[in-house]
Amino acid sequence: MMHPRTAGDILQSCGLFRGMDDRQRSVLEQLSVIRRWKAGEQLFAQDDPCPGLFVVDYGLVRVFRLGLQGQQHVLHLCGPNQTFAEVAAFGDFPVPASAVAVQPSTCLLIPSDSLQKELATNHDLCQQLLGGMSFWVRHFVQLLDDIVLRDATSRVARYLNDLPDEQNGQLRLPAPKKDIANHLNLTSETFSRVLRRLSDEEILELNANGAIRVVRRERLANYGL
Amino acid sequence: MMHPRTAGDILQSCGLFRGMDDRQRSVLEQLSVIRRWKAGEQLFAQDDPCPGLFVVDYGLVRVFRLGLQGQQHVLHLCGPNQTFAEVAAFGDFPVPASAVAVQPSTCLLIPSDSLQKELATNHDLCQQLLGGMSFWVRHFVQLLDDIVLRDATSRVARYLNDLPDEQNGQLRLPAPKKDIANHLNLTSETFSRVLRRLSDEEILELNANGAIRVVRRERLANYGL
DNA sequence: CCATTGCATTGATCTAGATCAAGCAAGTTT
DNA sequence: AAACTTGCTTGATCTAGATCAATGCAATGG
Repeated sequence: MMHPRTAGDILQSCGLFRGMDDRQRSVLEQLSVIRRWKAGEQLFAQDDPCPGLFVVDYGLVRVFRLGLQGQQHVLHLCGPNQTFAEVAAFGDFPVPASAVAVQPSTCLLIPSDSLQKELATNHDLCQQLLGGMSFWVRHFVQLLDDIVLRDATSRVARYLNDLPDEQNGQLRLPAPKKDIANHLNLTSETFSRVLRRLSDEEILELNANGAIRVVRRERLANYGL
Repeated sequence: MMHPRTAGDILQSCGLFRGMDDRQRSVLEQLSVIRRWKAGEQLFAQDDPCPGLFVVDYGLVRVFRLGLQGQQHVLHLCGPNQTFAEVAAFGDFPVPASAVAVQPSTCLLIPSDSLQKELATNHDLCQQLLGGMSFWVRHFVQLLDDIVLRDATSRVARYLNDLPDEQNGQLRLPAPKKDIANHLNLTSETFSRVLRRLSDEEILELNANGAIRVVRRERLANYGL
């Protein structure tokens, strides 16, 4: 797996920094470093001081909370061009979650102190990050009421429906099923059964190798109302 | 109920604006208006354009999401000096929740457009709001893993433990039990039973008129580990 | 190459908490 | 004051989804 992208490329393709002009971005580029992790490696642990703002170049990172008896809850599965840990990075408090690479991954990292120093004077950056924050608030409100107000099937239906489809309804799950299940607050057993049910109802088609095709998009969309 | 507080007083006692200097605050003061609602009145409905940033002067506001079949989930119960709707206000998108006054309430309101205009040039304000955002992200992460990783009793224990006590363990629930129960994703029946159980275990004392006293603070704290 | 380890599927059972159903105590309305 | 309403409690029952258990199937590695 090559890494054809420069720090500038990565920043540009990331929603959080898209709006900034080239000069602004090059400032951030100076501050940033590229880092790599093997599958299973930990990027940081819950309550660590925050290393900085991460942008995924390629790979997949699982961000999760630890419960009282060591259970996990996956807050977010971060793929290419997504950011995480920005809240703790500029707020200068410990990261509220742990992060582990699910696949071999490369991230661009803007260290907390650099970011904060820049933030103190850079109004544009400040406004950009404000937008980034609002994304996370919305993400969590969404996740929260998915879990609180919907049943298992409807949650899965919504999740699948929001997934970008490759071509004529072909879906690629961005992460192992167990992680997706956990993200939706389901066991992998229940997730499996729900997929099966949706397949029985001929809304999905479960193919070999685990590929999924959406056969009846509108019924899927209605399930998630 | 008199209203002895000026807009300036309200802003000053609100965590979100505490850090600003007087001159900064007076700018916001100019932009703001005071509004009143009777018990049961609606401040705004989910998906309305956002009226602005609200700061509660006195009273209590229930902020909630509506589910598919009309169920509600209480995202937040806002008492004096708390803010809400700021995310949508500066981001200029529809409010993601509804708000209804539980008690007769007064709020200071900074209209969305004024706030945005100010935000475009006012770096201090921008940084303050960034901090405010991070509060909400943390609030929801907290709420989320309470609901996902803890059982009913542990959730209630934590909630009670985080409540400020008036004197020697005397607690005042800030809202009707049914609303608190719903906030914690419980039915009021279950909430009632949990309180009863904590009382049987002599961690709490349930007195007449619904007053609660914490008898064994450390056991309560441990319940929420 | 076979052993190991982790993911996924399916079935059988269990349980926390929801739902359904009464009853009670304040308040409000008439 | 009688008739309603609304909140809270308590008991009896039900159920969605968890847990436990068995099996198959890759992928990894010595």
